[in-house]
Amino acid sequence: MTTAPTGSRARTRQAILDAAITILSRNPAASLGEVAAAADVGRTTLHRYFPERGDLVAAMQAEAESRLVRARLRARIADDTGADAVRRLCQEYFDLGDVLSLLFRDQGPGDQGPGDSAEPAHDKDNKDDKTDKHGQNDHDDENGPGGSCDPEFAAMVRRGYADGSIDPDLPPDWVQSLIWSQLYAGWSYLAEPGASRHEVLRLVLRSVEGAVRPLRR
Amino acid sequence: MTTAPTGSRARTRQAILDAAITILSRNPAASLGEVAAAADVGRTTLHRYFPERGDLVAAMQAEAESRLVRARLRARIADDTGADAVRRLCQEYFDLGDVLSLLFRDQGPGDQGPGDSAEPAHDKDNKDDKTDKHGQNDHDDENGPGGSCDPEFAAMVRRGYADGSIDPDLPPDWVQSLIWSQLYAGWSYLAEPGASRHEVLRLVLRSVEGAVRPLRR
DNA sequence: CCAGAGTGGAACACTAATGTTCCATTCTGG
DNA sequence: CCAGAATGGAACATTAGTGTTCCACTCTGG
Repeated sequence: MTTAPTGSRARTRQAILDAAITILSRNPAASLGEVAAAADVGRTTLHRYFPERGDLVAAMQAEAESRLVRARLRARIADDTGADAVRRLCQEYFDLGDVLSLLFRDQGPGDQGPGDSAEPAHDKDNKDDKTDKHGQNDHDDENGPGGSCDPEFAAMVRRGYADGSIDPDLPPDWVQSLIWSQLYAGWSYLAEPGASRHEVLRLVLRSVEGAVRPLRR
Repeated sequence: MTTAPTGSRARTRQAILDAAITILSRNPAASLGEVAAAADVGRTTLHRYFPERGDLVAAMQAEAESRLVRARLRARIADDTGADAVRRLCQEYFDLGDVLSLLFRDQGPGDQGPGDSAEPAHDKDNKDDKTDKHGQNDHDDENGPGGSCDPEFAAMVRRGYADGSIDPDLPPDWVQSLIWSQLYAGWSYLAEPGASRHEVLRLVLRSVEGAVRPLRR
């Protein structure tokens, strides 16, 4: 099996995944036809790689998670002062682009309804099923915006408490919420005026730094 | 016309609107049946007040806009130092609750697709219509998270520049983005851990204040 | 060249939501 | 009490998206 143009499959799959991130992060309810069009493949081909919409969404989240983890590794959050590490983390996360809003949406304040996020959701059986919450939030270690943050992140923040670069009044998971919301703000700010990517990044870093450091130094 | 239980209509309408804000702010793709159920009215009745989904959405946004404006008036953003005014504004906005995420979603970074936001959108005519943008962004003065902010808000920020309570490096519309994203973060933070409403508000105010004030005072 | 993987288009049945109509019931003011 | 407003339920046609099947076409490696 897969004896011939074997690299082609991976390439097509990736193209679909990239398109899905671009399209579905902006509008989670977009049709598969739109995604296929954006990926420049036929809808048939999309279904060949991801039989159901849920498969595509799952693969997308896995991809996002993967990029997120890589970005975090690049940020070396175990080095330097807490605030320095936070700064590097923001820089790396900022470059995630669409993945940002994708992860951001995946757990807003809402219950997101019975479906899994905001899709038309032809789900077939979880309709009157009062016992939903079918483990939709059983991530492994939680790097995303919501939920409680993971140990390494918390360690970074506590390091900041100790070295005086982060206000001890701010709990680690609040710092995490804060970072994500600032990034999201930056990303959305980027869309409107003529602000350059660099300028916006500067504003984000500036604001996060200010929000996080102790009030009177 | 409307000679009899005339106040009843307004009450029902408001109940539907409130339910719509609660439901659709958490999940913009929720069905009208869910909204009707939440409002404790029949779907028929809902359609009687808002013939098409778009009518409901429009009315919802108008209601949100109205609450937003009232909150802003209560904040008296023309008084005291810039930072004080910002603080009051955040407090008032924080109490908007679901309206917050509603307004927040209404203009994320995305193009939101051809439909108007994230609904299944049985729209019937704006499909291949390249000349859409049927004035969906022709708000009057822009108080919401996106876009450029209005004069009064800008004046408040500039007052902050002058009195030294706001960093002149931060443009007014960035300050606005910042406020909104912090509020959103707070609201979503509220959903997860056992944090109390008051505690979260304190964190939000603390973070906004820190993010906005000049780096070294 | 040529077998087979990979693809795209068309057609199909199916589902869920929407929007509409009709009618029976309940509430309310005079 | 009673006329009319207001409502809710049921049934209906319509629409958009989904998932599937089938077939013709195009590459590519051996």
